[in-house]
Amino acid sequence: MSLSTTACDQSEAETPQLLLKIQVCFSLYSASYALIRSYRPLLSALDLTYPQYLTMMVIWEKSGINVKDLGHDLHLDSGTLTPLLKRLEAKGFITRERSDEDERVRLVFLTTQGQQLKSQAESVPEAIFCKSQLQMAELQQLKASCEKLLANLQK
Amino acid sequence: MSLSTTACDQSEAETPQLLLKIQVCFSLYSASYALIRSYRPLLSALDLTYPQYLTMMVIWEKSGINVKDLGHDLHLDSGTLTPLLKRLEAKGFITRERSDEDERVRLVFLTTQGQQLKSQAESVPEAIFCKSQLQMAELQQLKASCEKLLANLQK
DNA sequence: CGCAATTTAATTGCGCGCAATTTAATTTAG
DNA sequence: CTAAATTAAATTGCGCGCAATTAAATTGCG
Repeated sequence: MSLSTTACDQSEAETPQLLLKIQVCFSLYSASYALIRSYRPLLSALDLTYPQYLTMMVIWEKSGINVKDLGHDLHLDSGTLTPLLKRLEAKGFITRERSDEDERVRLVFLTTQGQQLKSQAESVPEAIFCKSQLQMAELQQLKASCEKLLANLQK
Repeated sequence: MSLSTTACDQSEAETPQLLLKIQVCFSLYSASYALIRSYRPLLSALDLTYPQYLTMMVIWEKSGINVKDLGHDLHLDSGTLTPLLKRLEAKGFITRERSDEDERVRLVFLTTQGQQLKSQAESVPEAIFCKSQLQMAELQQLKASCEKLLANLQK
Protein backbone atom coordinates (compact mmCIF):
# COMPACT_ATOMS: atom_id res chain seq x y z
CA MET A 1 0.00 0.00 0.00
CA SER A 2 1.02 3.60 -0.50
CA LEU A 3 -0.19 7.12 0.03
CA SER A 4 -1.93 6.83 -3.31
CA THR A 5 -5.67 6.95 -3.18
CA THR A 6 -6.41 5.11 -6.39
CA ALA A 7 -5.25 1.64 -7.23
CA CYS A 8 -4.26 2.36 -10.79
CA ASP A 9 -3.90 5.16 -13.26
CA GLN A 10 -4.04 5.54 -17.03
CA SER A 11 -0.92 7.63 -17.65
CA GLU A 12 1.62 5.86 -15.43
CA ALA A 13 0.44 2.35 -14.85
CA GLU A 14 3.88 1.21 -13.71
CA THR A 15 4.30 3.62 -10.78
CA PRO A 16 0.94 5.19 -9.99
CA GLN A 17 2.07 6.03 -6.47
CA LEU A 18 4.48 8.63 -7.88
CA LEU A 19 1.70 10.71 -9.42
CA LEU A 20 1.38 14.13 -7.89
CA LYS A 21 -2.38 14.23 -8.05
CA ILE A 22 -2.85 11.19 -5.86
CA GLN A 23 -0.52 12.25 -3.06
CA VAL A 24 -2.19 13.11 0.24
CA CYS A 25 0.87 15.08 1.25
CA PHE A 26 0.68 17.33 -1.79
CA SER A 27 -2.98 18.09 -1.05
CA LEU A 28 -2.12 19.00 2.52
CA TYR A 29 0.82 21.12 1.39
CA SER A 30 -1.23 22.94 -1.27
CA ALA A 31 -4.17 23.55 1.04
CA SER A 32 -1.91 24.86 3.78
CA TYR A 33 -0.30 27.41 1.45
CA ALA A 34 -3.67 28.35 -0.03
CA LEU A 35 -4.96 29.06 3.46
CA ILE A 36 -1.91 31.19 4.24
CA ARG A 37 -2.52 33.11 0.99
CA SER A 38 -6.10 33.71 2.12
CA TYR A 39 -4.89 35.11 5.43
CA ARG A 40 -2.38 37.42 3.74
CA PRO A 41 -4.60 40.39 2.85
CA LEU A 42 -6.29 40.27 6.26
CA LEU A 43 -3.00 40.07 8.12
CA SER A 44 -1.05 42.61 6.11
CA ALA A 45 -3.69 45.13 7.22
CA LEU A 46 -2.40 44.34 10.73
CA ASP A 47 1.25 44.44 9.58
CA LEU A 48 1.66 40.74 10.35
CA THR A 49 2.76 37.68 8.39
CA TYR A 50 1.01 34.39 9.07
CA PRO A 51 3.80 32.94 11.27
CA GLN A 52 3.91 36.27 13.15
CA TYR A 53 0.14 36.04 13.67
CA LEU A 54 0.46 32.53 15.09
CA THR A 55 3.22 33.76 17.37
CA MET A 56 1.11 36.69 18.55
CA MET A 57 -1.74 34.28 19.35
CA VAL A 58 0.52 32.46 21.78
CA ILE A 59 1.79 35.70 23.30
CA TRP A 60 -1.74 37.12 23.65
CA GLU A 61 -2.48 34.04 25.70
CA LYS A 62 0.85 33.73 27.51
CA SER A 63 2.64 37.06 27.85
CA GLY A 64 6.02 36.44 29.52
CA ILE A 65 6.57 33.10 27.77
CA ASN A 66 10.16 32.12 26.94
CA VAL A 67 11.52 31.21 23.50
CA LYS A 68 11.75 27.50 24.23
CA ASP A 69 8.12 27.18 25.31
CA LEU A 70 7.01 29.37 22.42
CA GLY A 71 8.91 27.04 20.09
CA HIS A 72 7.23 24.04 21.67
CA ASP A 73 3.76 25.51 21.12
CA LEU A 74 4.50 26.57 17.53
CA HIS A 75 6.74 23.63 16.56
CA LEU A 76 9.53 26.08 15.70
CA ASP A 77 13.11 26.53 16.89
CA SER A 78 15.17 29.56 17.89
CA GLY A 79 16.63 29.78 14.41
CA THR A 80 13.18 30.72 13.18
CA LEU A 81 11.87 32.47 16.27
CA THR A 82 14.74 34.79 17.18
CA PRO A 83 14.57 36.86 13.98
CA LEU A 84 10.76 36.67 13.90
CA LEU A 85 10.55 37.98 17.49
CA LYS A 86 13.00 40.76 16.67
CA ARG A 87 10.66 41.85 13.87
CA LEU A 88 7.66 41.80 16.20
CA GLU A 89 9.69 43.83 18.68
CA ALA A 90 10.69 46.33 15.98
CA LYS A 91 6.99 46.78 15.19
CA GLY A 92 6.31 47.52 18.84
CA PHE A 93 4.03 44.54 19.53
CA ILE A 94 6.30 42.80 22.06
CA THR A 95 9.38 43.32 24.21
CA ARG A 96 12.17 40.74 24.64
CA GLU A 97 13.79 40.65 28.07
CA ARG A 98 16.31 38.36 29.70
CA SER A 99 15.10 36.40 32.70
CA ASP A 100 16.58 37.50 36.05
CA GLU A 101 16.70 33.97 37.48
CA ASP A 102 18.37 32.46 34.40
CA GLU A 103 20.27 34.77 32.09
CA ARG A 104 20.09 32.26 29.22
CA VAL A 105 16.31 32.55 29.05
CA ARG A 106 14.65 35.22 26.93
CA LEU A 107 11.11 36.24 27.96
CA VAL A 108 8.62 37.76 25.57
CA PHE A 109 6.06 40.29 26.81
CA LEU A 110 3.05 41.85 25.16
CA THR A 111 3.14 45.65 24.82
CA THR A 112 0.13 47.96 24.97
CA GLN A 113 0.30 48.18 21.20
CA GLY A 114 0.41 44.39 21.00
CA GLN A 115 -2.67 44.23 23.18
CA GLN A 116 -4.46 46.70 20.88
CA LEU A 117 -3.52 44.51 17.92
CA LYS A 118 -5.46 41.66 19.47
CA SER A 119 -8.75 43.51 19.23
CA GLN A 120 -8.04 44.30 15.59
CA ALA A 121 -7.34 40.62 14.96
CA GLU A 122 -10.60 39.40 16.45
CA SER A 123 -12.43 39.45 13.14
CA VAL A 124 -9.81 37.38 11.32
CA PRO A 125 -10.90 33.83 12.28
CA GLU A 126 -14.49 34.41 11.18
CA ALA A 127 -13.36 35.98 7.90
CA ILE A 128 -11.23 32.92 7.14
CA PHE A 129 -14.07 30.61 8.10
CA CYS A 130 -16.25 32.38 5.54
CA LYS A 131 -13.57 32.16 2.85
CA SER A 132 -13.18 28.43 3.48
CA GLN A 133 -16.79 27.80 2.46
CA LEU A 134 -16.74 24.60 4.47
CA GLN A 135 -19.15 23.40 7.13
CA MET A 136 -17.89 23.60 10.69
CA ALA A 137 -18.22 19.82 11.00
CA GLU A 138 -15.95 19.25 8.02
CA LEU A 139 -13.37 21.70 9.40
CA GLN A 140 -13.47 19.92 12.75
CA GLN A 141 -12.93 16.62 11.03
CA LEU A 142 -10.06 18.07 9.01
CA LYS A 143 -8.49 19.50 12.16
CA ALA A 144 -8.82 16.18 14.00
CA SER A 145 -7.19 14.24 11.17
CA CYS A 146 -4.33 16.73 10.95
CA GLU A 147 -3.73 16.50 14.69
CA LYS A 148 -3.80 12.73 14.60
CA LEU A 149 -1.34 12.69 11.69
CA LEU A 150 0.95 15.16 13.47
CA ALA A 151 0.90 13.07 16.64
CA ASN A 152 1.63 9.86 14.72
CA LEU A 153 4.53 11.42 12.84
CA GLN A 154 6.10 12.72 16.05
CA LYS A 155 6.13 9.31 17.72
CA MET B 1 -19.01 31.60 13.76
CA SER B 2 -15.28 31.22 13.40
CA LEU B 3 -12.60 28.69 12.64
CA SER B 4 -12.70 27.77 16.31
CA THR B 5 -13.93 24.30 17.02
CA THR B 6 -15.09 24.84 20.57
CA ALA B 7 -17.67 27.36 21.64
CA CYS B 8 -15.82 28.56 24.70
CA ASP B 9 -12.55 28.21 26.53
CA GLN B 10 -11.35 28.53 30.10
CA SER B 11 -8.24 30.67 29.65
CA GLU B 12 -9.49 33.30 27.22
CA ALA B 13 -13.24 33.49 27.52
CA GLU B 14 -13.36 36.89 25.82
CA THR B 15 -11.74 35.88 22.52
CA PRO B 16 -11.61 32.11 22.29
CA GLN B 17 -11.33 32.25 18.52
CA LEU B 18 -7.81 33.68 18.90
CA LEU B 19 -6.48 30.60 20.69
CA LEU B 20 -3.83 28.76 18.71
CA LYS B 21 -4.97 25.31 19.76
CA ILE B 22 -8.42 25.69 18.27
CA GLN B 23 -7.33 26.95 14.85
CA VAL B 24 -7.91 24.57 11.96
CA CYS B 25 -5.33 26.45 9.94
CA PHE B 26 -2.61 25.93 12.52
CA SER B 27 -3.32 22.18 12.56
CA LEU B 28 -3.06 22.05 8.80
CA TYR B 29 0.14 24.12 8.83
CA SER B 30 1.74 21.97 11.56
CA ALA B 31 0.74 18.69 9.95
CA SER B 32 2.05 19.82 6.58
CA TYR B 33 5.46 20.70 8.00
CA ALA B 34 5.55 17.50 10.07
CA LEU B 35 4.93 15.48 6.93
CA ILE B 36 7.71 17.34 5.11
CA ARG B 37 10.04 16.59 8.05
CA SER B 38 9.10 12.92 7.74
CA TYR B 39 9.98 12.95 4.06
CA ARG B 40 13.34 14.64 4.68
CA PRO B 41 15.52 11.63 5.61
CA LEU B 42 14.02 9.58 2.76
CA LEU B 43 14.50 12.35 0.22
CA SER B 44 17.96 13.50 1.29
CA ALA B 45 19.10 9.97 0.44
CA LEU B 46 17.97 10.86 -3.11
CA ASP B 47 19.56 14.33 -2.89
CA LEU B 48 16.12 15.98 -3.14
CA THR B 49 14.17 18.45 -1.04
CA TYR B 50 10.43 17.99 -0.74
CA PRO B 51 9.54 20.72 -3.28
CA GLN B 52 12.15 19.25 -5.63
CA TYR B 53 10.55 15.82 -5.18
CA LEU B 54 7.12 17.22 -6.05
CA THR B 55 8.63 18.88 -9.10
CA MET B 56 10.31 15.66 -10.18
CA MET B 57 6.97 13.83 -9.86
CA VAL B 58 5.49 16.18 -12.46
CA ILE B 59 8.52 15.86 -14.73
CA TRP B 60 8.52 12.06 -14.45
CA GLU B 61 4.99 12.20 -15.74
CA LYS B 62 5.39 15.05 -18.23
CA SER B 63 8.94 15.36 -19.51
CA GLY B 64 9.12 18.39 -21.81
CA ILE B 65 6.68 20.45 -19.73
CA ASN B 66 7.20 24.22 -19.65
CA VAL B 67 7.64 26.39 -16.56
CA LYS B 68 4.15 27.87 -16.71
CA ASP B 69 2.39 24.50 -16.82
CA LEU B 70 4.69 23.15 -14.13
CA GLY B 71 3.76 26.14 -11.99
CA HIS B 72 0.09 25.49 -12.61
CA ASP B 73 0.39 21.87 -11.49
CA LEU B 74 2.46 22.73 -8.40
CA HIS B 75 0.76 26.04 -7.54
CA LEU B 76 4.13 27.81 -7.76
CA ASP B 77 5.47 30.70 -9.85
CA SER B 78 8.68 31.27 -11.79
CA GLY B 79 10.21 33.09 -8.82
CA THR B 80 10.20 29.77 -6.98
CA LEU B 81 10.61 27.44 -9.93
CA THR B 82 13.46 29.03 -11.86
CA PRO B 83 16.07 28.62 -9.09
CA LEU B 84 14.65 25.23 -8.08
CA LEU B 85 14.91 23.95 -11.65
CA LYS B 86 18.46 25.27 -11.91
CA ARG B 87 19.33 23.19 -8.84
CA LEU B 88 17.72 20.09 -10.35
CA GLU B 89 19.67 20.75 -13.54
CA ALA B 90 22.92 21.17 -11.57
CA LYS B 91 22.28 17.75 -10.00
CA GLY B 92 21.85 16.26 -13.45
CA PHE B 93 18.22 15.18 -13.09
CA ILE B 94 16.79 17.50 -15.77
CA THR B 95 17.79 19.75 -18.65
CA ARG B 96 16.28 23.19 -19.33
CA GLU B 97 15.92 24.13 -22.97
CA ARG B 98 14.29 27.00 -24.78
CA SER B 99 11.39 26.16 -27.07
CA ASP B 100 12.09 26.54 -30.78
CA GLU B 101 8.55 27.70 -31.60
CA ASP B 102 8.45 30.31 -28.84
CA GLU B 103 11.73 31.57 -27.44
CA ARG B 104 10.04 32.81 -24.26
CA VAL B 105 9.12 29.28 -23.22
CA ARG B 106 11.52 27.13 -21.24
CA LEU B 107 11.03 23.36 -21.53
CA VAL B 108 12.14 20.91 -18.89
CA PHE B 109 13.30 17.43 -19.87
CA LEU B 110 14.12 14.38 -17.81
CA THR B 111 17.69 13.08 -18.12
CA THR B 112 18.74 9.44 -17.91
CA GLN B 113 19.90 10.14 -14.37
CA GLY B 114 16.52 11.71 -13.61
CA GLN B 115 14.83 8.59 -14.92
CA GLN B 116 17.02 6.42 -12.69
CA LEU B 117 16.05 8.59 -9.74
CA LYS B 118 12.43 7.64 -10.28
CA SER B 119 13.07 3.98 -9.59
CA GLN B 120 14.89 4.93 -6.40
CA ALA B 121 11.92 7.07 -5.36
CA GLU B 122 9.36 4.32 -5.82
CA SER B 123 9.56 3.17 -2.22
CA VAL B 124 8.99 6.64 -0.77
CA PRO B 125 5.16 6.82 -0.86
CA GLU B 126 4.74 3.53 0.95
CA ALA B 127 7.34 4.50 3.56
CA ILE B 128 5.45 7.72 4.28
CA PHE B 129 2.16 5.85 4.42
CA CYS B 130 3.64 3.61 7.10
CA LYS B 131 5.00 6.56 9.07
CA SER B 132 1.58 8.23 8.98
CA GLN B 133 0.03 5.36 10.90
CA LEU B 134 -3.35 6.28 9.51
CA GLN B 135 -5.89 4.12 7.73
CA MET B 136 -6.13 4.59 4.00
CA ALA B 137 -9.76 5.66 4.41
CA GLU B 138 -8.79 8.44 6.80
CA LEU B 139 -6.04 9.63 4.45
CA GLN B 140 -8.48 9.66 1.57
CA GLN B 141 -10.92 11.69 3.62
CA LEU B 142 -8.14 14.10 4.62
CA LYS B 143 -7.06 14.47 1.01
CA ALA B 144 -10.63 15.11 -0.13
CA SER B 145 -11.18 17.80 2.49
CA CYS B 146 -7.90 19.50 1.62
CA GLU B 147 -8.80 19.52 -2.06
CA LYS B 148 -12.25 20.91 -1.35
CA LEU B 149 -10.75 23.63 0.85
CA LEU B 150 -8.16 24.50 -1.80
CA ALA B 151 -10.83 24.73 -4.48
CA ASN B 152 -13.05 26.92 -2.30
CA LEU B 153 -10.21 29.28 -1.45
CA GLN B 154 -9.26 29.69 -5.10
CA LYS B 155 -12.77 30.73 -6.15
C1' DC C 1 3.41 47.01 -41.46
C1' DG C 2 4.30 49.11 -36.78
C1' DC C 3 3.57 49.77 -32.21
C1' DA C 4 1.12 48.79 -27.97
C1' DA C 5 -0.41 45.06 -25.16
C1' DT C 6 0.29 40.63 -23.60
C1' DT C 7 2.82 36.61 -22.28
C1' DT C 8 6.79 33.82 -20.40
C1' DA C 9 10.71 33.57 -17.55
C1' DA C 10 14.12 35.49 -14.92
C1' DT C 11 15.61 38.50 -11.28
C1' DT C 12 15.61 40.83 -6.75
C1' DG C 13 14.51 41.04 -2.13
C1' DC C 14 12.39 39.52 2.13
C1' DG C 15 10.45 36.34 5.63
C1' DC C 16 10.39 31.76 7.10
C1' DG C 17 11.93 26.55 8.38
C1' DC C 18 15.63 24.20 9.63
C1' DA C 19 20.38 22.12 10.02
C1' DA C 20 24.67 23.13 12.02
C1' DT C 21 27.41 25.73 14.83
C1' DT C 22 28.52 29.14 18.40
C1' DT C 23 28.07 31.65 22.70
C1' DA C 24 26.97 32.06 27.25
C1' DA C 25 24.83 30.54 31.50
C1' DT C 26 23.70 26.88 34.49
C1' DT C 27 23.91 22.24 36.34
C1' DT C 28 26.16 18.05 37.41
C1' DA C 29 30.09 15.03 38.78
C1' DG C 30 34.19 14.16 40.68
C1' DC D 1 35.37 23.92 44.18
C1' DT D 2 36.21 23.00 39.51
C1' DA D 3 35.86 20.92 35.08
C1' DA D 4 32.72 18.65 32.11
C1' DA D 5 28.17 18.29 30.51
C1' DT D 6 23.95 20.33 29.60
C1' DT D 7 20.78 23.90 28.33
C1' DA D 8 18.87 28.30 26.01
C1' DA D 9 19.24 31.33 22.61
C1' DA D 10 21.60 33.41 18.85
C1' DT D 11 23.98 33.07 14.51
C1' DT D 12 25.02 31.46 9.80
C1' DG D 13 23.73 29.61 5.63
C1' DC D 14 20.61 27.56 2.30
C1' DG D 15 16.22 26.43 -0.05
C1' DC D 16 11.65 27.85 -0.69
C1' DG D 17 7.12 31.02 -1.41
C1' DC D 18 5.90 35.06 -3.11
C1' DA D 19 5.51 40.09 -4.30
C1' DA D 20 7.36 43.26 -7.44
C1' DT D 21 9.98 44.31 -11.23
C1' DT D 22 12.54 43.48 -15.51
C1' DA D 23 13.71 41.46 -20.03
C1' DA D 24 12.56 39.49 -24.07
C1' DA D 25 9.50 37.39 -27.34
C1' DT D 26 5.00 37.14 -29.32
C1' DT D 27 0.38 38.70 -30.40
C1' DG D 28 -3.03 41.81 -31.74
C1' DC D 29 -4.94 45.98 -33.37
C1' DG D 30 -4.88 50.09 -35.96
